[in-house]
Amino acid sequence: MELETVLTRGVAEIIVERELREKLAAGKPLRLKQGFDPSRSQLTIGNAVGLRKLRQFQELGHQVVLIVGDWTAQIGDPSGKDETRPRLDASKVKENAQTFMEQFFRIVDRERTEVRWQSEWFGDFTLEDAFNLAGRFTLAQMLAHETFRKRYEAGGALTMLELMYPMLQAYDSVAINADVEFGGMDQKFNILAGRELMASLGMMPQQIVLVPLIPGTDGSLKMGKSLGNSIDMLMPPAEMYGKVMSIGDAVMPVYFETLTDEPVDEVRAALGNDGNPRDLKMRLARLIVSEFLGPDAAQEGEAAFIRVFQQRNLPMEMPQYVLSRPIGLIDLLVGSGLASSKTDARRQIDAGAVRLDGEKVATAEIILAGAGQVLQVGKRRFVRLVSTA
RNA sequence: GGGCAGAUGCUAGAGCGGCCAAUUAGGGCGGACUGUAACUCCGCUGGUGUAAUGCCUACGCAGGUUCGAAUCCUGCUCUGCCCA
Repeated sequence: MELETVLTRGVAEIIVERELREKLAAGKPLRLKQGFDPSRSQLTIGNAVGLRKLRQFQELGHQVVLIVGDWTAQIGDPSGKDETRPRLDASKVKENAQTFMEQFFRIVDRERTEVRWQSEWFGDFTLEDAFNLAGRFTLAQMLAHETFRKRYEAGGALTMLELMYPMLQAYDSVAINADVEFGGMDQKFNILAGRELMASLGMMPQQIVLVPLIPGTDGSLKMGKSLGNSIDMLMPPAEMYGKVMSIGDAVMPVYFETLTDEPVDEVRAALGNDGNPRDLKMRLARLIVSEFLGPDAAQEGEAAFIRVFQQRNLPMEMPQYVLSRPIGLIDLLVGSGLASSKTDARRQIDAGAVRLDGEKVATAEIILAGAGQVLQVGKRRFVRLVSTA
């Protein structure tokens, strides 16, 4: 991909663009910093926007330095609504990091990535070191951060610890001597803190590449795991395909721009034509599933989608639930996970959401023995009943 | 250290002795419509169940007053504001 495209497509903001261009023009491989918080390990395709950008820079010959934020994870990123979290134990952090990297390296080139843990430098940080760090920031600087300021002005709790978050993240850049830090727009403040700290220490301040936050499946501004509107990077093909199909038409261009290499002009033109936006969305779904799960998965996902939602047939594959003896419908719904409680199961039945072999169930008073019947809640949750006998 | 205010369900936020499992909005789930889109409309949204104006649990925590408390009192914890 051309440098010009790399610097513009799917990029929200570059700070400072002129300086970054100069660094790139110098021809030396740059150290591209990307941090992650091991308190979460499931990545969404929203996270992938930044990862794809990293890969594009790698293709231009640069080196990624991945920071495992095992110290900042204990604070919780104030950019979201997160509150201070309990310390994660070391084994959990390790496990999360492993899961994270498994996904990370689906996109980013492992050969051009160096993995560093914060504990390498914070592990033997002294109080004096902490003073030296904290002394380089002012309260006014911290209150410039919108989430800090809003909480402060609204009279909410804001601990000194939370103010440490940007400082630690900033120090990471010093520790690894970063040339460029990557992140989503919500990371702007934290990453800028890195620039300020580096300058304050007489280092060349890092450049910043910010990628846009893509909207969630509900059309809201931000896709987030905790917002329940995310498409996860690791997901069964049919589910991922279906999730992409459920996004609003209006957000399609953003998805095309940030998650595919399709010419954006062409996409916009196609949207403007009379053609069915659904077909364009199917193309998007194919590309996205293919990117994360491979071309075969994309085919599989599309086939399942057509079968279940366009032809209204049963899915080819569905979870099985084994019945060892006849069981009442209510218990079955709960046992198979289709309902969260017996009360919930009754509600679903009352709402007309429960179907057995396609027939709407009108009463809870049914005993099932399970000979290949299909139980369904809503449009998309199916379970095939199987008996042991 | 002193004074004042506050802590309610996923979130925001009403309620201020019985009519409260708790108004409303958002979110979530479901239904109708559809392109599993958006918009719109409707229902549900603690658990259990001899299904009944039943029982249990819940309004920061622990006690108390009362026939009866999310609502009143006391102590504690946490948070904010003001004074030092």
